[in-house]
Amino acid sequence: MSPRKAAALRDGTDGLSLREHLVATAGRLIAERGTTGLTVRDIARAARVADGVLYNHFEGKEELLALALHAHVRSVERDLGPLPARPGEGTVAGNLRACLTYGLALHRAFLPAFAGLLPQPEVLARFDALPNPLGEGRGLQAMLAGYLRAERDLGRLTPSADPEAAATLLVGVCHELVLPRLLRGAPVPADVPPATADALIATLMNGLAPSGVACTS
Amino acid sequence: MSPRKAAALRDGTDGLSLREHLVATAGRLIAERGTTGLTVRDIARAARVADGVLYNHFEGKEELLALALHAHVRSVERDLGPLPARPGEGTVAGNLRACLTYGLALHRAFLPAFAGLLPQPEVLARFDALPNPLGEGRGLQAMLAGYLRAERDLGRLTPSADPEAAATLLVGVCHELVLPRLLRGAPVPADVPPATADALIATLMNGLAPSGVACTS
DNA sequence: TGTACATCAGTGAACGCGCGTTCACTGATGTAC
DNA sequence: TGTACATCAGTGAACGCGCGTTCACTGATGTAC
Repeated sequence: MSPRKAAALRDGTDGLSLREHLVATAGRLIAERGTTGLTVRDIARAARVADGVLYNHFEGKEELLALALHAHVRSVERDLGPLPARPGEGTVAGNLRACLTYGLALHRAFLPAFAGLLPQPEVLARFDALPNPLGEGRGLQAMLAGYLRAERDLGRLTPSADPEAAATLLVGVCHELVLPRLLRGAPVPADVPPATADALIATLMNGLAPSGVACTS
Repeated sequence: MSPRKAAALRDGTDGLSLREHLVATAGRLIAERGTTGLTVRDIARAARVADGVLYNHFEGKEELLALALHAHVRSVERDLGPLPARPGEGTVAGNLRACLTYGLALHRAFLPAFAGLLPQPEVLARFDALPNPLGEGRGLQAMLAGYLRAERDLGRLTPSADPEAAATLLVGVCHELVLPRLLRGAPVPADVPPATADALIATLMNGLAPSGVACTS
């Protein structure tokens, strides 16, 4: 008893089940154009499959989107590779620059996907319930904090350095470089302009206080 | 020749024209619940006015929303007052803490309004075309940079301090404190936890580099 | 081996709903006589 | 002063569209005989 097969799966889409095929296609669409205005018909057409078949494999649009978002996040992570900073290697400033580029790429890919789902909190809740692939920002923050803590323990940062705070500042910059442009419909550059990156990292490394004057509170 | 008057304006709404009344009401709704899922019927009902009357005063929903967003931004600014930092007064660290609280309040009020409009870029474009009340972030960044530049010129910051970069870091933190919670449906706290604020400002003031080691690039 | 039938995932037209928008109608006000 | 009329902003039922979802039907495959 193996009944009718979807036209899309007859040719070439190797061993993927229709369910996997739909998640993969929806994930690709999210990567290409974000989630705003993404309809089930768009997904069905892109997957070359009938509109209704979705409901044989998912509770509805929200489950499919949550899974597709998950797939998108994992795919972006896979393409970018691990955080490009190894404690004790290179210079800390150089590593942080690489992290800035990395974080920008991450947010550039994630924000259009997540922001478009604000009107459907159900999708975001379902996404949160899935095994956390990186955690949308929080995960990056934790990774950065871990790296910075290791550098501090190696003595390459001042003993009073706060890895959590510094990581929050770095992740925040990534948001700030992406979100305003997204809201303005402006293109988001693929990387931070070198001069801007230099200034940000130098500020983070050297601080604002006049030399010799450490500030508390 | 002064024809029929809207029921809502007959009692008490002082001298407001219906146009102003609609903008004010829509602005209030945006403040109360953001822009996601905000319909023209919601606005008409809140303004105690017929659904269709909107089209006598505006090109359509998008013009009304752009003006309401503008009103919302101005209203938030009015309530918060000017940037709570005067060059040369108090301590720089204390002033920056106040700016952090200020920026968080700003983003807490703005992000739900702006993010919900991502599916309608036309509204955001119309908003951008209006006389800039603060500029959604960019404006705050410029204000902070101005303040920091003044402090540097007074000698209260190191001469090599980069006001633009530091301002970007501060604004970024505000994004980072608001956006992830918004995406998770979690409540956004009214202020930064004191310990977190201390750590962020200390990091910004003192930097991460081991004492005596200034970093470039 | 060949033929009739049962199964059930896939199909896509159709449904129902909510939205932005339209437009024939209402009725309070100013004007003419 | 009183009455009939013209004006036009306000009214809200109705329209049209796009969406998520449903469901009667299709047809390729496995099974029975």
